[in-house]
Amino acid sequence: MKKRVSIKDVALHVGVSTALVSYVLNNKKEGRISKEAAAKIRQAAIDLNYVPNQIARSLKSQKTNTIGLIVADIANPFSSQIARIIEDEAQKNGYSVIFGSSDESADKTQNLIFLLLNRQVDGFIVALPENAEKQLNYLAGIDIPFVLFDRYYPEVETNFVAIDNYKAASQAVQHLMANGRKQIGIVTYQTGLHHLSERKRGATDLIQNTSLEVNVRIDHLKEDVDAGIDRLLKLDTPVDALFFTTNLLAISGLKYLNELGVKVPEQIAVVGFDETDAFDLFYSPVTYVKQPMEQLASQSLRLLLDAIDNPGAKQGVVIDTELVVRKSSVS
Amino acid sequence: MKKRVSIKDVALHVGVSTALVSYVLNNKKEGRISKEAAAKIRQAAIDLNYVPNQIARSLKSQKTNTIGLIVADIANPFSSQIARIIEDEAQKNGYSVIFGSSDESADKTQNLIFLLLNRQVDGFIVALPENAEKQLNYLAGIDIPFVLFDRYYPEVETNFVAIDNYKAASQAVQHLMANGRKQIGIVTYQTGLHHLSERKRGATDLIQNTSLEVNVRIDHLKEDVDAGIDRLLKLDTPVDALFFTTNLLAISGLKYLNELGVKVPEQIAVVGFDETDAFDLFYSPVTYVKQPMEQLASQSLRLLLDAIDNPGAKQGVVIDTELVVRKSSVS
DNA sequence: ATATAATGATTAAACGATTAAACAAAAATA
DNA sequence: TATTTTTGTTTAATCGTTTAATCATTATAT
Repeated sequence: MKKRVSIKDVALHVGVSTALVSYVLNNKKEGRISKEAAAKIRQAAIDLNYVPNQIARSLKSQKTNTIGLIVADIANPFSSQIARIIEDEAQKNGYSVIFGSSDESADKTQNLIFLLLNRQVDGFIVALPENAEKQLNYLAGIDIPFVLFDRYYPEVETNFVAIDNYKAASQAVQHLMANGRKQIGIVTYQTGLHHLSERKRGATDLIQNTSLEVNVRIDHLKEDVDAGIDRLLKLDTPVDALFFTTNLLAISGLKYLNELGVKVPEQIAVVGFDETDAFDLFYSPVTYVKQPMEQLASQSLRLLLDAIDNPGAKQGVVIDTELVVRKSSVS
Repeated sequence: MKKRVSIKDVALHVGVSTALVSYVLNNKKEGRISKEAAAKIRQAAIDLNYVPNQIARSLKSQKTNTIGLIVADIANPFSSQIARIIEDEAQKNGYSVIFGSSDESADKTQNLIFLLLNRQVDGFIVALPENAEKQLNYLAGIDIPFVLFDRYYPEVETNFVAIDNYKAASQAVQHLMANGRKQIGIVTYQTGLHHLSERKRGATDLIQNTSLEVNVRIDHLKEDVDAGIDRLLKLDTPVDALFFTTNLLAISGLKYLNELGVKVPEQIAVVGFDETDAFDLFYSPVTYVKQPMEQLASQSLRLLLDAIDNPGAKQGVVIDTELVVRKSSVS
């Protein structure tokens, strides 16, 4: 690879000091630089194909204009949609994004934090996995700006952006009840993650019957969903509705209902969480809780940029969701 | 934010030179450093919470251990799945990934190239949009390692990784023919993108009837798909099968077939491209061309790392796809 | 006892940019 | 004309690391 062109090469080419080149290319010292010199320097920069070295600039300025984004899995549409919006917003503000997937593991999260730290990111947007209090404390301890995204720890004072999971689940169940469903099953993950606990609580506070809960182990997704649905269908009074607290659970559950030949919504009404093409293609388009992705992502970035400029104050944002009602839940 | 701890702080704390600290922490000069000094330095690094500054290191070493990934849209599952695999492989090799979405625009691609270049990435993996010859030449001209991914320009000698699009489409159509379909419609984008042209060519070489083609404008997706399907259904001999050359086209098309109440596969057999949950949830699980994501991504990274180590040689890799046959195409 | 080798550490330059401070030359003011 | 101001530019330090070159010591060989 050819040696990259530095400010020194430009200076040498024109016959001036590197300082002058820097001043010109950064439009500093306006009016104190001769038009001829400025013109020659700009031309030389173009001719030589000069590209400023952000690395050197960062070293000097102690700012990389880079943010670290830690999501559960960038391959998951929820994460990647968020990533896309953050990318755009970041770019508008002169920032780049380095991302990492934690796979819901606290250890991987810690590794990513180290990795991003030694790349000197100016701040983090993090969706923390379960049992990551240590990582949270670490971040808080080194006093670097960060925003908790999607999941947060209400007992710790941090910047965070999240939806009102309790309300979202509550609305979903109320909707099912309003449509005459009496036995509403809830399919969720067996996890201590705050956001999922809230979804569960939002639903069960209305249902008050623990035998209608299915708690799926994350590493036995299909198995536990199928078994759970089997159980709910064989109750003395079988369920007439299912509320799935995540995307993946809903898709897995709907596949199984298809296999069983259960009719939606005639036999079972269904409400899912998050938007996905799959919900549209189902023969009864699926009612779902819609998260305001734009807001979630852009608010996260805004809070982070605020925190970078002003490390003191902590802000929390809770955003409402929308229940998109379609055929799968009304009969 | 607290000042970050540098090697200098560690040196000062122990009472040695920064050089010695560097040697110890990098395990250089093995055996030529006293055990006591080494131990004290390592301890101090831990006590002070020292994190090496990759920016400074990069400046010195002229290597950032960062690669730039330019995809069409990170929010698109194809891109994000690829990104995830590249992320993992990159991390194993000590690299980080900075990504950008081009939105199929050559200008945005150029901007991303500049942005990533001044962040001094060691190389690029790029899915080029249409009419991006200029960007391709630019990359080749500045002599930076890069790998074209998914789309490539056969007339230019570069590193590339792609699937055999012609063969993939050909297999899909042959499969439909083998199942007795006589009038096979093909729904594709109106574009000069090489990979899509190849898919189209693979299909039309077997079909030989231009009235069975639907060329959708990318910015009028739903509109053109719907109109195209309408037309194909009203032909004197209406189509009895549809081959969609992309994921989004297939999903849009299937939604419309649902609206029309057209039965799949009884009336129309369907083959799609790429894997998606939506295909599973359709009442007749959809037959599709499966791209080997793992291979695509990891080969791209391998080629790039090869190119970084050895900028001379150019490699091209073409990978075969697999047709996953399900209910939507067999009657 | 002296020259040589091995050990353990330091010095200083470099990477590419920024920027306060210094400087020379020209222009304005006294 | 002498002095001050303004203008245009350069000098040099700095950011945090790496690393070749160098320098003391101490150990070993002659």
